[in-house]
Amino acid sequence: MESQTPRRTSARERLLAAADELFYENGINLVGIDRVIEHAGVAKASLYDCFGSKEELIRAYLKGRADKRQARIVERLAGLETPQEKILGVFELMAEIANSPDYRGCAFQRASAEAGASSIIKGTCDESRTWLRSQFTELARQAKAADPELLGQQLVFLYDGAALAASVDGDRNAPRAAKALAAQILRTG
Amino acid sequence: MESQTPRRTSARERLLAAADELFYENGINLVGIDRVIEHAGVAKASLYDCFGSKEELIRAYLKGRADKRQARIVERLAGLETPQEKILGVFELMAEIANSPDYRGCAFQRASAEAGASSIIKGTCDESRTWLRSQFTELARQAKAADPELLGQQLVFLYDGAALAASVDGDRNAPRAAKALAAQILRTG
DNA sequence: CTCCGACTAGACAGATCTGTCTGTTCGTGT
DNA sequence: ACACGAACAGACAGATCTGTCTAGTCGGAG
Repeated sequence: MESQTPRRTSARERLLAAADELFYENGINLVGIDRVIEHAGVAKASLYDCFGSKEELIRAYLKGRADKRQARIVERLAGLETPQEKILGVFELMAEIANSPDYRGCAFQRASAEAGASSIIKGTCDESRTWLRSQFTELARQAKAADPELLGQQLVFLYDGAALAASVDGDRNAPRAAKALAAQILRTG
Repeated sequence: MESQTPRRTSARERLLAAADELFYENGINLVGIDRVIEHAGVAKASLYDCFGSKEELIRAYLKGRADKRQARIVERLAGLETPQEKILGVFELMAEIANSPDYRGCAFQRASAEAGASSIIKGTCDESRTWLRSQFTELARQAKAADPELLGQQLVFLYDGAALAASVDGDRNAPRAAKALAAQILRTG
C-alpha cells in the first residue's frame, strides 16, 4: 500500500500541469491535444484514460485554477483584521500576482469568452465568479455597507476591470489603481 | 457611372454582416469560413477576393464594431452638457445596449481573449480600448478631477467590469450599478 | 458585339483536430 | 510465478479548417 507514485509524478499530474501552462498562456481553443501530451511527455491514450475528453481536461484545469485562487484569497484574508482591510487585501493580492511576467489575466474571463456553447466550461467559470462575488458581498456586509449586495457587485467590477487592463492593455499598475478606488469608496461609503 | 450596386447588396457587405452576427455570437475561433459564406449566401472565392484571409475579415468585423461604438458614444455625448453628465451618459448607453437579448458583451474583450498571437487582432482591439480610455480621461479633466489619468483608468475598470458581468453572468442591471458607482465617485471625488 | 469585372459553384489540397484502437513494457501485489 | 493496472508508442479514422483553383454566369461599358 501507500504507493500512488509509480513514476516520479503520475501521468495525470503531468497532464494537468501541461494543460495549465498551455491553456492559460495560449487559450483553450488554440491548444490541441497533441501539444498538451507532447508538453507533458505522456501518451495520448493516457490522457483519454485519465480525463475522457478534452472538455473534461479543460474542466479540471479550470477547477485547479479556481481552487488555487480561492485558497490564496482565504489565506490572505486570514491574516487581516477589519473587513475593509480584507477587501483591499484581495486587490493587493491581485497586484502581486499581476506582476508576474507570465500573467495573462483571469483564466475564467478568458475561458468564458472561448467557451462557446459548452455548459461544462461555463458552469465551472460561474462557480468561481459566484464565490468571489459572495466573498465581497459578505465583507461589504461586515463593513456595514448601506447596500452590501450592490457594493459586492461593484467590487467585482473593479476586480474584473483591473485584471482585464493588466493583461489586455499590459497595464501592470491597474490592480493598484483599482485598490485605490476601492479604498476611496470604503472611506466615502 | 454611379452604379456600385450590381446586386441589392454587394458580396462584401453581406460577408461583413454575416461575420458580425456569427463572430459576435459564437466567438471568432468557433466560426469557420464555410459557415460565414453560407450565412452570407456568397461564394468562397468572393470572400478571398474581398478580404484575402480570415484574419483580415476578423479585422474588418472588429473595425466595424469599433466605428459603430465610437459613433454611438460621440452622438450621445453631443446631447449632454456637463462632463459629469457625459461620463454617466456612457454608462447609460451601455445599459440600454446590454438590454438587448442578443447582447454578448464587449466584442473587443472577447476577441482579445481569443486572439492568440495575432497582432492584427490585438492591435484593432487596442485602438478601440485606447480611444475609450482617452475619452474618459478627457472628460475627467474637464470635470476637474484631481488626477484625470487615474480617474479615466478607473472608469474603464467600471465599464469593462459591467460589460463582463452583463454578458458572462447575465447580470442585466450591471451597467446601472456601474453608473451608480461612477456617479458616487464624481460626487465625492 | 465584345470585353471585363464581379460573382457563383464546388472540387481539391494540405494541415490539424479529437478520439479510438492495437500492441508493448514494466513495476507491484498476491 | 503470474496477473493486473498504469503507462507507453504510434497508426488510424473521420471531421473540420483555411486557402487555392477551375470553370462558368451575368450585367453593363466601350
